[in-house]
Amino acid sequence: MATLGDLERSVMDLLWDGAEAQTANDLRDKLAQAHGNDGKELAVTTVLTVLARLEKKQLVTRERDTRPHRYRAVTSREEHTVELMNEAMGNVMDREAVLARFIGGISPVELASLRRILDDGANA
Amino acid sequence: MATLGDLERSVMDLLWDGAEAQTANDLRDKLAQAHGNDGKELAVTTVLTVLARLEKKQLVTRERDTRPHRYRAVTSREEHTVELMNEAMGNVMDREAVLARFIGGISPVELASLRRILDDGANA
DNA sequence: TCCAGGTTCTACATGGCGTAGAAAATCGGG
DNA sequence: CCCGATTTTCTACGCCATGTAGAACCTGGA
Repeated sequence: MATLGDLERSVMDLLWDGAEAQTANDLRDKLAQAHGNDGKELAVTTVLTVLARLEKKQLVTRERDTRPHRYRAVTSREEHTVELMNEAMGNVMDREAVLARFIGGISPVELASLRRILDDGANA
Repeated sequence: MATLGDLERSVMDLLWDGAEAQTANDLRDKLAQAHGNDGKELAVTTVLTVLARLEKKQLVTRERDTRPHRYRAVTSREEHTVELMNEAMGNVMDREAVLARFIGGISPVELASLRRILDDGANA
């Protein structure tokens, strides 16, 4: 459902990493300074368009009462990631097999985390 | 990297569920019969185009020496799913938090599987 | 040699995304 | 209350992925 383009992704990253609620101008400035962009400024309308689209995708909300509208991500980056993962698993019959392979591919450190999480869940 | 359209997805499903290697005609027939399609036949060239695109995406290979080329999926559906999941996790800092949430969302049955898988790994 | 089936080429419509100007709405100061 | 400045909305265009398929090309057998 939620496939993000490059710019959309960048905006989401800023919303996830930055302050709780940010204006389009804030975001435009940060986009200009961000990594590969060598300071190229986008038009504010561009950012606003992207934000509108993200809102339509229900990834972003805005406060409409304050004058420069303030935008924020609806879910955390982690939550969103989990949604993507579940979406990926969606139409698979053998979920167990997927889990097995998935686990087989993660690092020992994460494996340890996983065990801990599972154990905590058992005790709770 | 690998976003699939509806038809591409359907073709992959047939390759994953059906015989090891299938021809474009096989696939066209099966697509016609599949679920919602109410028997609407696609042109074979359509299927061939899709297969060519899937090949370019390295999701499909074909035997070029046999006359009706025979197509097959490069990876299993499970493997592909895992790749998608890892791709989703890719740019996340706090992978552990993602894992925690992910686990929090799966069914008790799958949780049990997960424990078993982890334990087996420990013993191996 | 010629055909039928198979493959490749080329093409077009649709829709998402990056991008932004033009126009409309609104806010703060005079 | 009016105006310029700021902000938001509308509209638009180019590009690329995808669904769709005809036209042209190729090849083995009759």
